[in-house]
Amino acid sequence: MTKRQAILDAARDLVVTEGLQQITLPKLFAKAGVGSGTTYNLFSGGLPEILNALFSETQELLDAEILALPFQGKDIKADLEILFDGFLKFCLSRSKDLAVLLACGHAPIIEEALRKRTTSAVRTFTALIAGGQASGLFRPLPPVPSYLMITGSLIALVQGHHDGKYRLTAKMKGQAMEALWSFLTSPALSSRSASGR
Amino acid sequence: MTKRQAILDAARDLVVTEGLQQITLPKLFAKAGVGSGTTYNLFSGGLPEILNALFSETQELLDAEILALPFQGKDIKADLEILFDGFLKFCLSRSKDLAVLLACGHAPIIEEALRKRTTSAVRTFTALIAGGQASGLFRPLPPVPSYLMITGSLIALVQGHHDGKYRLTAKMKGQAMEALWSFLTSPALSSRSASGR
Amino acid sequence: MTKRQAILDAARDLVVTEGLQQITLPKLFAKAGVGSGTTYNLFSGGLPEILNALFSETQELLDAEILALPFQGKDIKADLEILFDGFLKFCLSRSKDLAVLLACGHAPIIEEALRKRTTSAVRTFTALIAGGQASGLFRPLPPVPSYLMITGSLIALVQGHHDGKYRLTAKMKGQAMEALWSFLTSPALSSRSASGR
Amino acid sequence: MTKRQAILDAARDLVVTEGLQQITLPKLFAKAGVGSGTTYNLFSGGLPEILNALFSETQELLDAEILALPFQGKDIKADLEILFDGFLKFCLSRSKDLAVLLACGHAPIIEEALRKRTTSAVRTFTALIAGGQASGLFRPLPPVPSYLMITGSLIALVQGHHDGKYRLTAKMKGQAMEALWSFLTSPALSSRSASGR
DNA sequence: TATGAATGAGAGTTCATTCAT
DNA sequence: AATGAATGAACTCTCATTCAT
Repeated sequence: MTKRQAILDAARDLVVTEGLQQITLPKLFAKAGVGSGTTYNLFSGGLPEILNALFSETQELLDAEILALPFQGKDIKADLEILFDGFLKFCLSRSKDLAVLLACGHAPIIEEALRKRTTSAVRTFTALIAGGQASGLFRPLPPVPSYLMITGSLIALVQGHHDGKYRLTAKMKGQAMEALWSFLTSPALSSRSASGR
Repeated sequence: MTKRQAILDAARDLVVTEGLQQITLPKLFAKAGVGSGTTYNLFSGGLPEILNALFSETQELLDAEILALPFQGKDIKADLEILFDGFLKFCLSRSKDLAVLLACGHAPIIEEALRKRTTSAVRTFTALIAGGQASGLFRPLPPVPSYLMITGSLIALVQGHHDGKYRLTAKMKGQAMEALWSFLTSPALSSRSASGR
Repeated sequence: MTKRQAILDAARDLVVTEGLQQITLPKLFAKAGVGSGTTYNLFSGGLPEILNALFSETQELLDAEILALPFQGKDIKADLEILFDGFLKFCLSRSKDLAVLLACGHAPIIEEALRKRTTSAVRTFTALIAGGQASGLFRPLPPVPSYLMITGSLIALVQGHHDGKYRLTAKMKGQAMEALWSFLTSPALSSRSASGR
Repeated sequence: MTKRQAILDAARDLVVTEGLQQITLPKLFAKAGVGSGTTYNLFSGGLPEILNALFSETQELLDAEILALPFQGKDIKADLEILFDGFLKFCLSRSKDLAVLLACGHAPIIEEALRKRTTSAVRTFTALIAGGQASGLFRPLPPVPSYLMITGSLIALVQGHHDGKYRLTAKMKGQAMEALWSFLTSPALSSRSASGR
């Protein structure tokens, strides 16, 4: 493993175990097994650069996972379920990475451009929603708030699971998916869709 | 204004403007117009105690606002709309307080017992949801994940607004409310309710 | 008890329990049950003035005890034994006061004039020794080093007792007195005196 | 010279010039010509660790000097004179080190185990005294109080000199040695020994 | 007279950062 | 490329001291 990766891994662990606030370079050096000088050779910007690199890398990880999902492009509901499922899978299997995304997502130490950039994952989400609206299937709540509310609720769902408030079972996941589908679809069609299944 | 309040106000401002990470006592003294020693007379635990007090105070503010809402206790949908509306009003009108709740809600500097305590606001939310399920009106997604997803999506909605991604209009609010209602209600009834309006 | 005395008593206790270095005014206020303002009303010079007053008071205590001893003025040996005995009694019965004298005796916080002043106790000691030398009974080691060595050894004797290195019994005291008598008397006479008993 | 030694030297100077109480790290940094961080790299325990190290080092210095004395092992009086002489020489030539030993010997900042440990110097002293008693030459005052009284008086002798109360001449030294010899020897033998010279 | 809230100077300590090795 | 000893700025915290009550 490269020193660079050792540093990023240590940073990720520290974000998870100690929180963004408590990270200091000495802790990082110790955890990464790397000298302080080396760190500055690799990340001349110090801690901010390290955390930005970590955040960016993690964003890309999520992006890659969302892009790799086997969307069909025909049935919106099926595609949405694939997306929700993929997103949940990422959140559940890569809890450290999720913690990084959440901790850094509103932290001033991360450059705003990075925090607010429109990733492929975001595009995928909003495109699907926009598609649903274009076909008249979805209620006309604009795509961006729609996307934010959906992901906000999914993340909250996972956090409750991670916080030990409940176990996120397959059944609960199914119910949540259905609820979100109802959230998205326009009322009239929603009943049709429900009856049509 | 008491010194104590001046310190908490300054802390709130700093959480908003600089973020939890960047708060230091010197900044706090300067902003509060208070000597360093005074801070320790009032908050012997230093910064952690100040932030815990701020968080607790803010929790209670939200609590009071939710408790003061004019629930009817008859029509669940009406009560939920009162609740959603009250929650959104708090989030929008007291954006600093919301920022405090969000920033501190997952920060290790805040005692876990405080962060995870079940406030009246939480109880109100979950009681309403549980009531809807008991009457068979709501889908059987358990109250806790249900509550978390709802509030997660509402907060995300407000954050999008604060981040300047869109303007949260009354119309958008109405649409979001409808969507969340659909999220909650069981599919068959949902269509009935919708048609009944 | 007056506030002034409460402060001095607390200071004495702190010298004993914490050592001169660790005394701070907050500790003193707490132990004396006195407000900080009161302390400055009584001792405008702060801690130094308090400690100087304590040291001076303690010196005077020893002085009074030494002055009150029932010297006969005839038999030097008898008088010396009274003196040694009185000094040891003071050291043993008033261990806190002894601790104060020892701790402050070389501390720069005590004014040099006070630390080095010639007290009645000193005068009594040196006068006795000078008398012994004048009569040819004592060896010609000058009175001041003689006095310092004698008291140095007596204090060391008591400290060993207080430190738990041994129990200072009456017998040990008698042996030490005899040894110090031999220390003082000129060799030839010493043997005579010993045989003359 | 190493940074570590520079710090210890500065600490020694400060003990002498300002007294144990007045030492602060800023003074130490300035005098040692060392950055504040360096101090904590070398002595992570801060001032207490520095002073403990200084005290320990100084104890060892005295120990080494006492151990190096050319004892014959035959004539107790000769050996004692070598010891007294060596001890006085140390006290006089290394007055800073003596000041450190005296200042730290009863200071709570120094770990008790260190202050009270039985050094080679102590063992040498008590062994000589015990030897004298075993041969019946010395009076039966136990070795520990005997040792404490002897060293107590020697230190007092030197302190009087350092305090400017008198000049410790060779003659005075000789007289003090004789007096201490009388202090130690049992009365009958003392006269013999004295006449036998 | 007695108080203790308020103060800011200054102590101890940690940190990000540099640079000779 | 990798290191960690050295640094001093900046932080947390405590203290002596004041002064309105």
